[in-house]
Amino acid sequence: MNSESIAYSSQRESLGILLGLVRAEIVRTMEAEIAAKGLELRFTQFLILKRLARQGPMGATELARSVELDGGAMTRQLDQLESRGYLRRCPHAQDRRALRIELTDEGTALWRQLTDCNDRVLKAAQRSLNATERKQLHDYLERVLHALRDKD
Amino acid sequence: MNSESIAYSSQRESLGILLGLVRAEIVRTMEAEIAAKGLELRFTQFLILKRLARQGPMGATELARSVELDGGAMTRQLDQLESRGYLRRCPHAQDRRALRIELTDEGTALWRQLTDCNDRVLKAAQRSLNATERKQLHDYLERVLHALRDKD
DNA sequence: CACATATATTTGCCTTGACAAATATACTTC
DNA sequence: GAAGTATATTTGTCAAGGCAAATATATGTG
Repeated sequence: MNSESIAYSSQRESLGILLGLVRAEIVRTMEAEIAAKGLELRFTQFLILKRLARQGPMGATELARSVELDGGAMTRQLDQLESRGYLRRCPHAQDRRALRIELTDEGTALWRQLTDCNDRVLKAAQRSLNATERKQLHDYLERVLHALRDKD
Repeated sequence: MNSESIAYSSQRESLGILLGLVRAEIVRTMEAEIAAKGLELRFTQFLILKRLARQGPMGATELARSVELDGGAMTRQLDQLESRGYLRRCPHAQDRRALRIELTDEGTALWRQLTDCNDRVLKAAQRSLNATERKQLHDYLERVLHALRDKD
């Protein structure tokens, strides 16, 4: 193997792949943390609860978009989480098409347990980055996101 | 809404969500670019071809791990890509369990078309980052990946 | 107001991928 | 080299998610 092909094969992962790898690892780690607490929740459900806990009640579509989930898939996740008693579908005051999805007390209590998993995973993930680097990583990712979304 | 709750609700996306959003956007953009060329390929298949084109022939398991795909799912993707003539399953010289998966000429030709998509999407994604920032983003992501994989 | 268009949610259908079991082969140890 | 263990690939099964159609309601226009 000559130096050129060495350089070639050791080429860095492109952004697309790398993001996928990191995300998959975060999902795995988070689900392991959750399971270790004896809780039965997939990452998607974790995200839904997190979003509701942090942002408060909102509609299904907004919720779906915020966790990058299809509307149909969201309906089914809500079915599950509602049947387990973690959230409620309330009618929206102004818009009779829409829902106002809110955590129940049980859901809020569950989130309190999950906070712990959340913190541990984020801490583990970022442990090799200092405060400045964490900010930068965040900032860069948001800039990439906007660059792709606003394709002028 | 008081100032505290404002600060709370404008809290930054956590890494898990943000990575998912960015990745989803990259997948969408790439698939749109591919479709715009009249090609029929999902992002996963794109990744498989890319990996083979860049790293050369390799086994199915290694390929699967490199694109973060389950082994079973890989078998089916290989079925498809092989039936469409883009790659070949050759027997591995030393290990009779394993495969040596390699691109056909047609596969290589296809990749030449895809390079274009690849470049355009990466360029678009990173357009608001300068050279240093791109390197940092890459570096940070790899550090996060390793931090999660080698849990001390 | 009537009509056309847009949005929120649900449901059906289908594809993709995860997980586990089966099979074949390699490696390790006694 | 026989037995046990580990790895590569394939296949079956199932759940999750994407897409499109259906329904209900909202909004904008003449």
